[in-house]
Amino acid sequence: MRRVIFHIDVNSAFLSWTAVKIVMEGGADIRLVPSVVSGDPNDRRSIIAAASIPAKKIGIRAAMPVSKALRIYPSLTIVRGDWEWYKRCSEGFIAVCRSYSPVLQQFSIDECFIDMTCRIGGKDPVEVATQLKDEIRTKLGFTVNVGVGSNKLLAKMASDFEKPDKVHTLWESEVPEKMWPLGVRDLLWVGKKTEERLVTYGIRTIGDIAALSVGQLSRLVGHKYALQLHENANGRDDSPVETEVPEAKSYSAERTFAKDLSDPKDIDKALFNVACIVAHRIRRDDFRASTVSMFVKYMDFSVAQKQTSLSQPTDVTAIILNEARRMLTEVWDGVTPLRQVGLGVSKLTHETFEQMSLFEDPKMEYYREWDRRYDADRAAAEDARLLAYERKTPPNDEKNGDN
DNA sequence: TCTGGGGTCCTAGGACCC
DNA sequence: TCTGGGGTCCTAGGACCC
Repeated sequence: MRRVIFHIDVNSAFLSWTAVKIVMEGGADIRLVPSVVSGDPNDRRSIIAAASIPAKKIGIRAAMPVSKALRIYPSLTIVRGDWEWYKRCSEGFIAVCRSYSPVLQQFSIDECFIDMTCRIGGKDPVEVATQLKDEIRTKLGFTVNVGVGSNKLLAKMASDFEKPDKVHTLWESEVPEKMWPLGVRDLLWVGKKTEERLVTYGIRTIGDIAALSVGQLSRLVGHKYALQLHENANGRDDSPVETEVPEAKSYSAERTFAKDLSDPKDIDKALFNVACIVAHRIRRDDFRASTVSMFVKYMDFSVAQKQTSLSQPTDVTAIILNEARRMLTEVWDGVTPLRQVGLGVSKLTHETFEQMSLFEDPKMEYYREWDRRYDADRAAAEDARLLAYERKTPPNDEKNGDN
């Protein structure tokens, strides 16, 4: 049986979802004017998370600094993102997709794959995909692209064709015609660096990659990566639609300063903040971490990082923070201005077994109590925020549909 | 008035063990 | 005296994704 995979991708997700909210509240539709969603619009270090189609037409792109976009178009509409709202929109989106097939893999907040192989019957996949796309638009108020193909790679590539509100197919038989003429950068997993490398050797299109042998490709990129690129450029991908949500392998948090900072007190404050956030997350998810890493980013964007293994896994903020502080002194001279500081944990386990130590820090009980209070405060703040949202009409409320 | 934040995976070299 | 080779773990760094 021919596999039939859909990839569903919300068009300019954060922008569309923000527009739905504003329209619901009686405001103008920001999708119709040059507009962007960003972090704090007053922070010049903010970058654009999503841009409307009119904004894209005048050269404004996601990941562009807000300040640069304002130079292109000074009367740009800038809206601050609302993560809680996006999560709700995402849930509505996933629910509709899941009603078409339970074999669903959420790829990000605004993208998913569904395996339609056993659902399509004698129907035309394009008709079914169109129905799904239209149902989302009618019920939820935003548009999606649906890519239809015989594997995940092809479905994802297809959903990236012309936007918005479109269905495209990319069957294996269509690969030479629809995929090979595209630039190498359009192939999934080919980023800026690989593009530069490939172009240096005259490899410009996906078809050029497909024509190379794995051996030739291996001389340009790493071996595993060469295998992957070779398969993908030929339209092959046998990875299944994974319905299990994988467990987290690492957690991290970072802070970029409004101005580059060199006062150790300021740096330590930021380190303290990110340590609290990361440690809270691992406790929330019932993890302990054996590796702590930290990094600093300088004004020129170069990064210095350190990581260290703990003698036993921990979820105690103070232990994580102390390791990070120690590494900071190894990695930073205490003088050079820093742009960003970050902290991460990895080598996670759910194991709660604790080795008895004769040298256990006598302050440990105090540390744990501090963490318990911190967690309780965060939980209370979270509840308050969610409560505020209960009063808002969710986008998938029936009374918003069919109009 | 340039460039956020949160992830995953891979590679390479050194330490250490058998 | 000479000096192989496999395996694993660790750290650093870099690529990619949204």
